[in-house]
Amino acid sequence: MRNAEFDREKVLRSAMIAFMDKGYAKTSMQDLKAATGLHPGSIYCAFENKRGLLLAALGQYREDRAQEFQHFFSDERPKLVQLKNYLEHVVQECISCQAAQACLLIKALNELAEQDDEVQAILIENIANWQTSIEDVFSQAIANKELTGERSAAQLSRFFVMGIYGLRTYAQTHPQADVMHELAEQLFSGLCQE
Amino acid sequence: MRNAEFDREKVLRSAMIAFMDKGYAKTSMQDLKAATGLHPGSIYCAFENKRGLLLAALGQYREDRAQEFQHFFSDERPKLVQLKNYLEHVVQECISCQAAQACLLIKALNELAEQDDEVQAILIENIANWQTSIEDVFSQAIANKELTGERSAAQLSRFFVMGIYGLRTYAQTHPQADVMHELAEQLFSGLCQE
DNA sequence: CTCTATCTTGAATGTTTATTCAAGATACTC
DNA sequence: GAGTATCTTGAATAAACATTCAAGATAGAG
Repeated sequence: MRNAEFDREKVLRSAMIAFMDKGYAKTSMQDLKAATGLHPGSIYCAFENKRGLLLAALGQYREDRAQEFQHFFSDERPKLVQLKNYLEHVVQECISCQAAQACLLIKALNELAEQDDEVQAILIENIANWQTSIEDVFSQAIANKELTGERSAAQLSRFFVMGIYGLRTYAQTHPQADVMHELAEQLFSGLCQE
Repeated sequence: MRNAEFDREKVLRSAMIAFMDKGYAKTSMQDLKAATGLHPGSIYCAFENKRGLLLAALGQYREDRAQEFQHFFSDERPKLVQLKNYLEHVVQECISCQAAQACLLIKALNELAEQDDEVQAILIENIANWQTSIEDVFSQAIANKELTGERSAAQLSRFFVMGIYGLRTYAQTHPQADVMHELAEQLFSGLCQE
């Protein structure tokens, strides 16, 4: 007979940012209270516990990223152009190190792998889905003759994903715009020109 | 009138592994006691506190890695061969996911950046030194005409380092030997053939 | 062999943390 | 407008944690 007052999406996005900022372990319930505006009791009522909040935040992250992906690959431009723009977008995200310069999936995987099998499985599945989406784009690029098909879509997508991991980590040590753009171009030309 | 009983290097290597396994925050003093064989009091006496133990372990890590680097680049073979072997070595390390499949520097950077400026500065300096060492190797490769010099040694080393970051992270999601080797080759050919 | 400086031990300490819960507040129903 | 089901609040709880310290152990000096 009474509805919850908080906006679930906003809460989850705040939690996401908090977790990306400090990592899971170091983000205390006080931090989460400050970030989300929810008191401990509400968090436990809505998400069971801290781990549940992480899981819910991961779900929101997945949705947000899926929507972002759609935005980059739903128009009619050549697939290689879309991929290049997508890579540029990742670089931009890395450079503008506003809070979450890292990908929550990778950050969480780094921290929680070997500690929480269920979370790890979810993370790996999310990442695998992402890679499959990219593989689909490469398949279309090959079908459109934008690429020779000498390398399979699966191969190309693996390399692309690996490159993004590399870029993201590199940005943590040298977040210089020119260097990052150069690396992204080098990476992209490695996909096309051979 | 009495010498310490423990072997400092062994203790630091055990601590390294413990920190790589669980991360800094989640590695409790109990874990460190179990890993190093040292009782809390001894740890505090020798290293001041948990953070001091991390710093000491980072120092040991730096030395160990420097020695490893020397091992790969001190013979008389072509520099490109040495680089390729070095990359292969990284891949092997990733595949045999014995405890420390990650680089302590990157793992710590991921966890502690924005939380401990001093540790972050040390990590970034260590990483920068490593990259400079690789840049030197590329400089020699160019001097030896093994590479065209179309791309500068600095550029090449940045790309190489980024690639290693990418490989390491990729291994956390798909630690399959064939995929990893393929990625490493793709990466290496991107350095030479253009 | 004795003495003493130093190291080792692990239980005690105080802090931080996730979690709980009972009291209070609020919106919907009849 | 009264009643009630649900949500919110934040102080209380209990566990986990880093850190301390006094007592015990040990090796070298004399």
